[in-house]
Amino acid sequence: MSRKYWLVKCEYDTCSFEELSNRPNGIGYWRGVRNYQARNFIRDEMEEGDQAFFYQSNCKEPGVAGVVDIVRAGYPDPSQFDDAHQYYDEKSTKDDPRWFSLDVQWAKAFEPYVSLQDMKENKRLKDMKVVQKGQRLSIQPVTEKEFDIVCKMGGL
DNA sequence: GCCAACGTTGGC
DNA sequence: GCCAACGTTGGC
Repeated sequence: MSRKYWLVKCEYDTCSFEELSNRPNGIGYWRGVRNYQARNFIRDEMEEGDQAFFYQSNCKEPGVAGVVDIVRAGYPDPSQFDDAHQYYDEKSTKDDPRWFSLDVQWAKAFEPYVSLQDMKENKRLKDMKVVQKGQRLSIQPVTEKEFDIVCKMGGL
């Protein structure tokens, strides 16, 4: 079992990388992923010990701010059972949960920040999912090679 | 704020 | 099971 690599997206306004670093132990919880492809990655493939890029979307300069460790993955997303929650799913049951969550821990910040534009301009990253047009998936697998390249761009 | 790309829903 | 309509994502 070798370590896997991911890219996890978050809207900048909801959870910036800086905000994550200020939390107790730098731990953040992913809730509300309601896409089946992303769900399958979280439930079936993501494991404790994997690493991920923390990608910020919906902001002036979208891109990767740094690296997080996956500290827990593939457990049922609590928000689906809470009928007061915006992510409540009435069709999901505790015996057969439909949606899953992951927890991440702040690991290392990039310096410099690696913007989407930077990644698009790097020919060696042309097959990376996040640079493809129309790619909206919030949880994406990243190859080891892509992980190394982007880490170098981010000064690690 | 616009709009292209994509996923989901639901009628048939 | 097709596909049009609709909703959402997310870069620009």
